Amino acid sequence: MANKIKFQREAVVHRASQLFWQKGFHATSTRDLQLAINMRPGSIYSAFGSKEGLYIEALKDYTAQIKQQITDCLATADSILSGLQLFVENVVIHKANAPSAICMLVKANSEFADKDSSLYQLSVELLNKFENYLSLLFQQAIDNKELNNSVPAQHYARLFVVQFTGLRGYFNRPGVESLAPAMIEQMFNIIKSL
Amino acid sequence: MANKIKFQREAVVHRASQLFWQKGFHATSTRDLQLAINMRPGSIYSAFGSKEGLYIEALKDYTAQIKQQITDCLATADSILSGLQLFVENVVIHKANAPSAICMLVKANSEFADKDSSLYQLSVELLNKFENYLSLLFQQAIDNKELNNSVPAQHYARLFVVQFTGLRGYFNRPGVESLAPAMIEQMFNIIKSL
DNA sequence: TTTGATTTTGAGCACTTGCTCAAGTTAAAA
DNA sequence: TTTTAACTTGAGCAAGTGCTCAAAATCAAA
Repeated sequence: MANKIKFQREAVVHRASQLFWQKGFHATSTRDLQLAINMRPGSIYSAFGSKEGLYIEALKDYTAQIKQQITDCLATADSILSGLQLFVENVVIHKANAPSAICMLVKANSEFADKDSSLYQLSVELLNKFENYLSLLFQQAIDNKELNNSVPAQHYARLFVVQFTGLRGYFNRPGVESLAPAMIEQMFNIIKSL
Repeated sequence: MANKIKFQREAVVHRASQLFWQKGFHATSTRDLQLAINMRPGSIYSAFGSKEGLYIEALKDYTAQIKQQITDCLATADSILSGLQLFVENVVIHKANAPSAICMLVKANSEFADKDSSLYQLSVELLNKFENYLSLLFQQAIDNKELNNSVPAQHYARLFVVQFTGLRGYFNRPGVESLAPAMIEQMFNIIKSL
């Protein structure tokens, strides 16, 4: 052994994640990153290999954060559906200090045009995992009789993802903030009436 | 007078639009553009001023194309709603040779993080115009008794935009193509049951 | 046929990009 | 205290970026 690593990997990945989320992969330069995470090129490249390597960790970190956020909401609420609604409200309404109104996974999936690129494929993989995780939650909601079982949990999860993505995209514009509560209410009414 | 302009402005803007739509603004280099539109830098910059200037024309051209596509669908169909559904089917299902599954306006709106940038503001302006155009169509649908008038046309337009954006985002992944018809059907059932 | 305003060309500039690597710094182990 | 493997630093490289401009090409009018 010899010298110890000085930077806190988790904190660094998180700060990189915030910047990538805000600006996207292509519009974020390595100079921007150096400034944001306070590391010199040599350290960055020895720790992460490449800009892409750092982005991969950042995107995975983002996904883990979202899941944690949902878990927290579910712990607060007294049903799966009200927990999910709390989560959507948190994300869509109280997004003031988030780097972007739009989900970083969705941004990634839309930014990487080349379907053979590993970053596009990673975005797909993480989106699918997220949808599968939602399916588990909706299965619980069905089991709890919060939702009727005429439709498989997977369908609920798909509908949730579509609505959620659409909503977040819609609120990435100025002047529509006041519509959010009613539109979220509508989103959950649609889910419940499936 | 003297020499005439040799390139066809409309065709050039269209080809630029396809490339920008596919790769996004930041990931499209001026060299890529030169190749795609077969013009030398001097001609491009004398005609469009800057990469941004060309992008602005490309995005406006894209918007005009979409409206034309809707108009065509409406002419084919025997109701506003079936025309809109035909349009959504065309866009979501038969997207094989489109540069991206995702609407270029939505991509633009998500790519430009700086809310002061003129490209972000242009994306917002065009999205709002598109929604207003849809409101007119939904007002006609209400007048035709295709939809009940318990809800203003604007609400239908908003719901349409959210669903449409969500759906297109969802189908920007491999392996879900077969779900499209049922999910589009579902989208219009949701709208009709509002 | 000549003229001359206009368009097209492409070499190349100033700057930014992702990234490297030799030199310097650090701290656990000997 | 000395050694030494590991980490950090930052000047700077090669390639790519958006863009300019002097020269060449073009073609309607004289």
